[in-house]
Amino acid sequence: MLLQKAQITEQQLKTAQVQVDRMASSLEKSRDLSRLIVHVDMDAFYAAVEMRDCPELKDKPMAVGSMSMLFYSFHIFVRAAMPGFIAKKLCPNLVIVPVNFDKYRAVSNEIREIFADYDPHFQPLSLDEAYLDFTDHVEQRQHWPESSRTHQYCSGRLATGRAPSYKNVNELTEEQDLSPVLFEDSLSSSPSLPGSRDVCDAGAKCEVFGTSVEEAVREMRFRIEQKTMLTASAGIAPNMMLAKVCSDKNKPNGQYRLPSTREAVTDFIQTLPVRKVSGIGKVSEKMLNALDITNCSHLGQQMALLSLLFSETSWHHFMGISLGLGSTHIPRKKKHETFKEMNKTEEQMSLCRELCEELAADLKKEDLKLWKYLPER
DNA sequence: GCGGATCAC
DNA sequence: TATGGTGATCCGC
Repeated sequence: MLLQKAQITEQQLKTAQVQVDRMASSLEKSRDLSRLIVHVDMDAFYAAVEMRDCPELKDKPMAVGSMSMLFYSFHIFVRAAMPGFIAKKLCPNLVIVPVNFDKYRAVSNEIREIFADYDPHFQPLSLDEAYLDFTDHVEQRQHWPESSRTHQYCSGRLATGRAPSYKNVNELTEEQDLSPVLFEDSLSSSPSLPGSRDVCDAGAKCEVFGTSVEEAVREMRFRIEQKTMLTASAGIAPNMMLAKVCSDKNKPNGQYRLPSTREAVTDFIQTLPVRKVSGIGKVSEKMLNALDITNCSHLGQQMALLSLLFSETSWHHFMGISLGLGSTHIPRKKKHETFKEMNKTEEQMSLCRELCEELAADLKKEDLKLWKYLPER
């Protein structure tokens, strides 16, 4: 690529620059700042779940995974995607907790129920993160009475139940009795806001949330923490690309809002390292670094060059990033995904498929794959 | 259309 | 002892 670069003439660069500028201004016209996109991400999900269910782990260096592969770790020398046996050499005291996907899935279903209250069409990316469109919720929320924005501290959880032991962590429905203070400021996010009340509903402690997006997102994170005893971080921005970057900004247990103005977006992009953008991985980063591009302002400055060196889809992608553009509407879930979220088991789903295939055969329309549409019927 | 590379979790 | 499993997209052939 550097050889190719050396052969590019001034003239080529100039004509490329004209094309790039024309494209940039046409993209600029299509910029949509009207949406409120939120990216939510649970903090160190697997490790946090295991620590919640086994508080003795809290004081020990721990990781989740196996001797072959670690998924999450809090340890300073030990990182996710590191083989466990190497981690053990670096940190002999490391406790490696085996993964328990069924449990993470169960917790995931709990948080998704909350997501659905803010955006029924939210898009899960994995068990612990999702994109939500808060635009409609925030608009409706303006007319909501305070009572609809009031949520209780789930103190009952702390008072009842018995101490979990390491052996019963598989019993998902069991009440836990220990508070999971995984992060210093975990439970002190906002003890008494102006207007918040100490009591409601038979003396239970409550918190009242405002009508802004920030307050709505804070409320959602509060509800997640009360329901699961786990914390989440969130990013609020006018599109998905930016929201994802923002959710990382105040992690753990925090949120960051990028205001919906062109100026705020372009300022934000200037100092953003290219590697932070979803879709730019190890290899792309290296290639860009070789062209002296490390952050997104360089990306914009070198766009003419990039348009000559990379494929069309690649440099169009870079172009979008350098202007702070991204998807402003979250793709609707496919019908069969909605069905899965209704907690249907695989057996139930395959039974439905069979039934549909029979039906389709009857109709002589086998190729329609009707099972996809079954949830509605 | 398919396999390899890249990327994400 | 030992370095994952899966799905998506893009690209070149």
